[in-house]
Amino acid sequence: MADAAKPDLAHGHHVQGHAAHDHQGHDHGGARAGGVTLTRNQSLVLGILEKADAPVTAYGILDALRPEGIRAPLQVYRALDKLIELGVAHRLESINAFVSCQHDGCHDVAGTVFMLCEKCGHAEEMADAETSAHLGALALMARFKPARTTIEMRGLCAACAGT
Amino acid sequence: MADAAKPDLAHGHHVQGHAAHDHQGHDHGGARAGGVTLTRNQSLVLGILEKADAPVTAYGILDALRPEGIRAPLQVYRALDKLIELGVAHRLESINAFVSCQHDGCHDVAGTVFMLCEKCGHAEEMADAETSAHLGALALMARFKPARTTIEMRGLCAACAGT
DNA sequence: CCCGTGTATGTTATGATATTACGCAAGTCA
DNA sequence: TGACTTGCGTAATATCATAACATACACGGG
Ligand SMILES: [Zn+2]
Ligand SMILES: [Zn+2]
Ligand SMILES: [Zn+2]
Ligand SMILES: [Zn+2]
Repeated sequence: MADAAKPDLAHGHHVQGHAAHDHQGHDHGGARAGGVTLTRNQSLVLGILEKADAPVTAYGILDALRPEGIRAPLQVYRALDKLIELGVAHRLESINAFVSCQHDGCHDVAGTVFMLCEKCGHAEEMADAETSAHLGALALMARFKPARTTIEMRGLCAACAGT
Repeated sequence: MADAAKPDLAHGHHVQGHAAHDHQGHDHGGARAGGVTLTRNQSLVLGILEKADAPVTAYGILDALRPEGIRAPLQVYRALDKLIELGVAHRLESINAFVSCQHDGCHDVAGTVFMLCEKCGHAEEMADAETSAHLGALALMARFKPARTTIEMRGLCAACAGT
């Protein structure tokens, strides 16, 4: 109880939802506005990612959300799966961590390039249509049908490289 | 004893070794020929990767090498680290697995693209200088100094897509 | 020859990341 | 109503990776 009117944390997240299946279970009263309204868990997880200034691991998210009642890894992983499917979060394969999308929701995920600083932990997300096109051509030549593409560069960011 | 002349397993792996530090500990009698001669563990691990037709996990390697006396994950991970450093093996970040290099040892690792079939498990390695150049330009614009670059596409290979 | 240094090894224990299996609750729709 | 879908909660387990410590061998200088 005390769920319909609880102004302290206001999980009012909603996204544009290119995968708009519409019905998505009980929504705990979030304000739906054209896009998909996130559930409480999804909104909590996205909130952590958005206010972090670096990628966060699933267990990092879990620890951050224990005060909110999140207790098991699965609750985090399930929310992450959904957020990634919606394009509002990304998984960084090379460091087993997650970030919120820095753009307006990545729908063409194939051209998303991440630059991960190994010193300060900063993750910069960029879209590069040309790289995307080249990889697409490469796949076409190999008759490969790509579903998900990961491009991650690890090194030093501008600040840490001192340039 | 019986170390200098032991023809039964003949771990005669040797690579071109762009990181030629020369002296690299006791080599169990491998035939060094200009490049770096691998140690027994390194040679065993590389052997598993080379004869596999798909990426292998570290624990898969471990299981495969138990008959040869390998017992602990660390023995495998250490060998893998060295093989990757030498450019004769690669780590596939998105599936936590390893493959032997399909080229003649990747020295410019930045342009290596992997196409991973999610149905049959096949991993195809390609070098794409153009993609590499684009990513390099992108990094330059962002003043980012890349150390390692991962490019992995997951989807369906030509055979599995039925094209 | 002895010894310091670098590299590889072997073993145990632990940490970090991710999934399976089960049951339940709530909304949608015929 | 009843089948179906989606999400939630919990416990247990699976999978992936590293820390810490001790030992062994090659090399080269003193
Ligand atoms: Zn994005
Ligand atoms: Zn940095
Ligand atoms: Zn290669
Ligand atoms: Zn296939």
